[in-house]
Amino acid sequence: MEILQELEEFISEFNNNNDVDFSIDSIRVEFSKQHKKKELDELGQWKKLKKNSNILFKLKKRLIYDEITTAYQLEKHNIYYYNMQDAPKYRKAIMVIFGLKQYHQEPPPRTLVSQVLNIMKDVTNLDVCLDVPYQPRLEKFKKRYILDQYITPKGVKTQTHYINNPHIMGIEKVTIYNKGFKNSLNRILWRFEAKMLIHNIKALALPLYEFKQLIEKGR
DNA sequence: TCTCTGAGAATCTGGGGTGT
DNA sequence: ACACCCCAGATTCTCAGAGA
Repeated sequence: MEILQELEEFISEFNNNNDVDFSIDSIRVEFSKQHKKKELDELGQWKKLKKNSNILFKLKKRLIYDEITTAYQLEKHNIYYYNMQDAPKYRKAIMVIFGLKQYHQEPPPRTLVSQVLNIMKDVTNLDVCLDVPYQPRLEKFKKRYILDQYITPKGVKTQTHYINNPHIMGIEKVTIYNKGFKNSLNRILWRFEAKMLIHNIKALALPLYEFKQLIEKGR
């Protein structure tokens, strides 16, 4: 069975049984480019991002742990991969597919996402999100977790907050932000986003129930 | 036997530096 | 400003070994 379908079915089954509406927003895969580059090239044109492009800057902001060198974008889609500086140099890369769940613009085409994942044959981590029509009570989260407010490089305090260590196996961090404001949607919409690690794609397990419990603490 | 992965070598490339 | 060169950075080639 193909990977994207498998992930979606796993989540939708949980949704049906627990009366929620979790979605996948981003997918990341660490892979060896060496024997996959050729297949990836068949999907379309990968454009190298200029050293000072702001997309590259945004990508770098998202990933602190490994130093990123060059990044490539597939046509006009929110599908990128970038080379890591690990030894052996430039062999390993990270594929990032994002913006799969959004309202202000079209997500990357599903068939294309599916094709990319079939080449990857693996998923390293996922951003699973839930959008809610109310403003979460951040002060309630502050009682249980360490909540970090995101401050832009220019020093502007934003409405985005991180729970960096939510003490849930498989969840690295949770981001809470005002989606309605960020995408000028003209309605109250806040997003919870959990970065979930996948240890073994063949024995898929996601801490969705634990994530749901966390979200309910902020009502 | 076939497919996939890893390491080293060979080759290519883009952007910074230099000269006009 | 522009053309040219250089070379570290990046990619591709090739072969060998592991696993199914």
